[in-house]
Amino acid sequence: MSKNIPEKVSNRLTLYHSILAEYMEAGIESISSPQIAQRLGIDDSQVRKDFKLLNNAGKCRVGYHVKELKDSIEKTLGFATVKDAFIVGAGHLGLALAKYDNFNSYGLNILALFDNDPHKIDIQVNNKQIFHISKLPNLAQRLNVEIAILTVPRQFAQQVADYIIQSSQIKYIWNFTPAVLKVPSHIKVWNENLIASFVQFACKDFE
Amino acid sequence: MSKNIPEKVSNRLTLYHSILAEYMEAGIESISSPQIAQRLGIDDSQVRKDFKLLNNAGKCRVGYHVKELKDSIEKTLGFATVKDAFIVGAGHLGLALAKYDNFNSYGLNILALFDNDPHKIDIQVNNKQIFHISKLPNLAQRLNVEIAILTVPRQFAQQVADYIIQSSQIKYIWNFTPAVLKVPSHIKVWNENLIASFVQFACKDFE
DNA sequence: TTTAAATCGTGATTTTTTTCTTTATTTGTT
DNA sequence: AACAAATAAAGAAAAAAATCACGATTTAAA
Repeated sequence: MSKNIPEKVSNRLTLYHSILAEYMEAGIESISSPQIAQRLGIDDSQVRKDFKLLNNAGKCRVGYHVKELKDSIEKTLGFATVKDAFIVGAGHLGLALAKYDNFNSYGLNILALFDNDPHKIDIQVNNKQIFHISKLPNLAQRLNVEIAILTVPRQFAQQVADYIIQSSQIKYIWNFTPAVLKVPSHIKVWNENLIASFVQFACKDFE
Repeated sequence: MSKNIPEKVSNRLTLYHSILAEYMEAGIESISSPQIAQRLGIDDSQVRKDFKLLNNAGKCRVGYHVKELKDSIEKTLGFATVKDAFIVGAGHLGLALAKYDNFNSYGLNILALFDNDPHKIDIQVNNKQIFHISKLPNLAQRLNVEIAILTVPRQFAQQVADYIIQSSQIKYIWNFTPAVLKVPSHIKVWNENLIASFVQFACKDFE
């Protein structure tokens, strides 16, 4: 399963995965830890330690087998387990995510979008329909969806979160709004904090 | 300055900041470390340690002064220092970011967008104009812009990065594409890896 | 005034993460 | 066949981060 992988490691694993996908496309069969390390600006023993977590052995003087490693990462991170989700908020960000086909290859399957703007209802985005938010509880139940991706404007974030929590079986909220949501303890929230991200970027690299 | 703040700490600081902004709006003047800790599901001594880094003293039995703390975080994270940026790629994600007014209060000022689609040229988004990508080098120089926010489709990411690096003075790339960019060492890249983020969410909380 | 509860501050401890060092293996070259 | 170079593996050491624990302080209530 995908347990016991620390956050930092899984973050690096996705970066390795991206590089491996590139090597695959280029038809290269082996890759060494220093190659990867250099590309990401990290220590090569770090890379090997991470691979060891995957129980993936390399070969001295040659490196690791690209395809094996890639498969191994996909298995460890659970890319094969499909998780269905709804996007709540069909603004630009919601639409961008709905069109982001990559999600599918990583196990995230977006089924539909929700909004309260009557003009947006029934529009199709990348084969996914936009419904009125009031349809969410029913649809979540019928389709057994537990993940909501919240992309509404900040000022409505708490209110919408409250609504979907109390009226449906949503258990996981991937929060793209800058609001820090107040939720009961059985609801898991993951904050995709773009501000935090930028600040880290800024703090880390500017002087 | 914003130096010496570890990534994890600055990430938490932005979350504290969000909560503090909420308290300010509600007219509440004090906040305690257990209150914040509970909201974020972390340890309260962690919160106090972070505040100590800001040289911000609290008061026993009362807590911290909301406004002071908020100002202190803003100062530490450099929200007052305006950093100009261009968005490269005027798709949904680029437009979403262009409309994300919050950036401004955190010191990120988006001046314009760039794309190669003739249909998009000269459109105004949130008072920012979309230019043809070929105009970027000249404008970057004239406006002294060093940050590019890359929101083009994955397959063009490297090519566009190469172009802006060799033809302009862009030094920092905030990379929203899933590609791991190959760049010279004087260019700093920050990967906003939504896949990684989702995987962390998924690994952390599902079982 | 005393007591109890809440909270800060901080040093100690533990855990986690990263880096360093050494050894062993493989491959290509002389 | 011997040697050199590249690389993995694994343990040791160091650094960083999180948690624990407890004394000190403040406030409110008894």
